[in-house]
Amino acid sequence: MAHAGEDRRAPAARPLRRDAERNRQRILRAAAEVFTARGLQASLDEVARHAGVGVGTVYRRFPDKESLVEALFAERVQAMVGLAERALAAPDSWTGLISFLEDGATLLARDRALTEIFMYGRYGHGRVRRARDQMLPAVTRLVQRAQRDGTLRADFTPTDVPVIEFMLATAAGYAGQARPEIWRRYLTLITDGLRPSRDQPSPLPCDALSPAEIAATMRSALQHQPVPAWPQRH
Amino acid sequence: MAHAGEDRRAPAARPLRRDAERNRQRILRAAAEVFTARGLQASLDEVARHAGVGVGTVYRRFPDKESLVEALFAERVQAMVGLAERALAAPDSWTGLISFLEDGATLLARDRALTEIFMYGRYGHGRVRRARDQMLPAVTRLVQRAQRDGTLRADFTPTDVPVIEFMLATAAGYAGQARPEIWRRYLTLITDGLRPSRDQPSPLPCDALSPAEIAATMRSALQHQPVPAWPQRH
Amino acid sequence: MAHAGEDRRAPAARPLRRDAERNRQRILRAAAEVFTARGLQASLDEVARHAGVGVGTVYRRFPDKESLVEALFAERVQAMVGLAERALAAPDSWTGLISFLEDGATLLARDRALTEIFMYGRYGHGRVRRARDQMLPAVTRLVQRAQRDGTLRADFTPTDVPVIEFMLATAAGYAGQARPEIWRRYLTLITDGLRPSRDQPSPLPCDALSPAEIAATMRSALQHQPVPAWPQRH
Amino acid sequence: MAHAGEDRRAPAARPLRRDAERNRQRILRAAAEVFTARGLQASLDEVARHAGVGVGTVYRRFPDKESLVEALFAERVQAMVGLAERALAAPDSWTGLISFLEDGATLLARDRALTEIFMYGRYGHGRVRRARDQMLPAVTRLVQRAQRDGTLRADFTPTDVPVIEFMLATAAGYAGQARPEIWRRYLTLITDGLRPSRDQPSPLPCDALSPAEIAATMRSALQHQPVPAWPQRH
DNA sequence: GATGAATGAGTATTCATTCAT
DNA sequence: GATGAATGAATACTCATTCAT
Repeated sequence: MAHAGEDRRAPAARPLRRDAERNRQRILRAAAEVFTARGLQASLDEVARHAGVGVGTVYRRFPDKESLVEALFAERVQAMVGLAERALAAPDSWTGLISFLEDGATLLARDRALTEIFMYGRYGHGRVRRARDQMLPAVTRLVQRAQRDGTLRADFTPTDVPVIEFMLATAAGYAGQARPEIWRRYLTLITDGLRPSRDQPSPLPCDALSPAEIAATMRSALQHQPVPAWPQRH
Repeated sequence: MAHAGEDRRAPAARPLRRDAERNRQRILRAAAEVFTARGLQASLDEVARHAGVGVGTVYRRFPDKESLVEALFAERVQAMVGLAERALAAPDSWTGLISFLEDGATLLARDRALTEIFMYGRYGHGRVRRARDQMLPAVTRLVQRAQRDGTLRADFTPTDVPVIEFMLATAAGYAGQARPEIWRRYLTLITDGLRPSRDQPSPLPCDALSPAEIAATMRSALQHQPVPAWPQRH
Repeated sequence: MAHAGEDRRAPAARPLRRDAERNRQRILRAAAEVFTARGLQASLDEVARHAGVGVGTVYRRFPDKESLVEALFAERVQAMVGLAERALAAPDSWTGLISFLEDGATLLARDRALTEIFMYGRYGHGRVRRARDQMLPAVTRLVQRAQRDGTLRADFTPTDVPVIEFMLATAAGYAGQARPEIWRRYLTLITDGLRPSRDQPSPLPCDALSPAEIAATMRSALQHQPVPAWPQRH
Repeated sequence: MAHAGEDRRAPAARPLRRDAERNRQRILRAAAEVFTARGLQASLDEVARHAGVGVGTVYRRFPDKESLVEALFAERVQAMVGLAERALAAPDSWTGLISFLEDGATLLARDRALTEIFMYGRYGHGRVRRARDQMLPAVTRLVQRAQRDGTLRADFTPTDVPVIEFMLATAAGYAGQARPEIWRRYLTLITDGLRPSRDQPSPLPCDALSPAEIAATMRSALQHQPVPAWPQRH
């Protein structure tokens, strides 16, 4: 489960000394607060100060900013995976799916950094991708169950789920602190479109992203590709 | 239409010399490409290099980064206002609204910078705001007309329109270059939820943003609020 | 004695690590040399190069140029305050005053930066001002003592003292390295005019600056007042 | 009288076309105002704007900023030379000298740029030096006449005159706009020390600058000598 | 001749990252 | 292990100077 180079625990997966683990948690908590409030451009110095440790300690736990951000985000995607798994246990398949969307959006809302990661992908190749890879199977089961039950339109696709989550996060981010729960309004709008029982649901005009496309998309967002140069007409 | 202080043409509105105008366009085109590809954190040095001019030239035309971004963005928001106005001319009120959503999303999709401006508003306080201020009235007419005609659910609100646009842009941005059209899928989902004719439409769980809240949100995005300090438990 | 925000040592006043303190001194010494030789427009890059450290190190110790200049200058103004206080201990009141003028001019002479700060005050709003505020009272006691003793003409005013110091610094700066002690010549000329015993001393034609005027002067030096526009006669 | 390279009139000393000459005056007047108000760091763009011409025109008349500053200053030194010559015509030799000091200080006072030139000499090698060279002979006659008449102490030296002028300018510059005439106070103090009739005038402790030293001083102020490097002990 | 557009080296400042203590 | 000092490349912006129109 551990992957080399992500954080310093990796190579041997040896458990950290108690105080080291405490610091690690402290840093993650501080980073969550700082990045959430300020976005990802917050400096690691600020994170360290907020955590009450030196920058050096941050770098001891996380080889670079990327890794810290990843660890943070991976935990949340993990949390979402957990939500999806728990949603499978819901007695009603439709309710299970919807409450997963709700709970996921609740996690994303108010989290500026999370949205930045998803939308502008300067971070997030490593554990994030793998965490998400764990999520898709769970979501797939959730979706298939609902479709089997006939509570969800047939052309809905598991990869639609993360996209919808991000869209809701966008709404929440846009409304900001003032109205953090605004996304519920749009979730309702969307779920009203998800029922198969609706009269004449419009056919969806294009295929959902395939899991491979989601992976490819994330990868490409990270390359700092030079903007293709222009023919110089000087 | 021209507003003082936004770009150097403003005060006299005297037309630029031919070569200057050519370079201005070149810079604008380069900025569009660079910001679209890299987001607004791209440096003006990179814009200048891409345009094949010196940084000084960029600064001659646009007194600061903000102004350049504004000039770029203002044109596009203007374009969106234009779309809303044209949509009012559509014979069918429902079609008018939907095609505005489509056309707007088409403009936003693939344009990372545009979305950044709208969502995090680090830039865009002059012409951009004024342009946006023109948009809401137009959208309002569009929405009211559809509601008068009974083609749109009554609890939909004009401010929902920009939020939905950004959500679609998010979807597009997430799918990236691979599937720029993907947002159409989610627009369909949403519009299916907008019809009043639907059987038992779910009540929307909270009020839409008021115009004042949108304005406040934009303003607050700019404050560099200190992250509240933690009790240090060293 | 330490004032928050002036240099990074301030908040906790915790002593710097040995190497840091060494570098801090190195930077201060380099800054003194560079500013003295080149004036305050010298860049911090040059200071850093001269000190043999990276610019970042300079900025770690002093949050901005102002603070570095302040730290440098504050020490010297402090030194002058000390001189004034020591001069009060001189047995003869006249000698006390004169030797303060001498010692002060000795400090100012050859120090282009010091003079710039005093005269154009682009820097120096924190400790510098406070240090200067300490100087005037000390000088006042010096002047009043001499006047009580009848060794100083009665219409001389404490604020005349700094003005005279700057005049002497001007003379020194003008003569430059070639004749750094030239100011002594003009000090003699001036002090010959200060004795009350002189036959028919000319009445001084206008009042000295009030302390408030000195403060106002410094403040106004900072405003970037627009040059009033001209009637264009094209 | 014209010296190559100083301004574009030089090589042939051919009189400028009428409009060119008008522009030249306009620029000089604008430069005087701008530099006086803002100091020498004012940009030539601002000067041009204030004069109502393009920067190119400024550069056509004056090959670089230095030359413009020089031209400006040279005119004033010229004006001072004129004053010295006129002072020679005064019936009383003492009054002649003093009123020259007064009139000179009046010219210098309120002129931040002039003071900057003198004190920090980033400009002023060319015509300025020559103009001053014209001044010293005139001043010398003024001083010698007063000493011959016994109205001036014998150890006073012609080169003391410009130094005193700059000292007075310093006082004026320090007091700023608030009290432009403050220098009169210090002139009185100094002139009270200049009378030979005074009881026991103190001997002046060092020789005045020689004309050669003044010249050397100015020259050296202009070299951008690197601050001598330090032994690096890294 | 006049204009103002273009240039690019220079300035203050920030921040991810490395390394001596 | 923890700390925080040091580094330098990067970024927004300015301005003296040159040159095309």
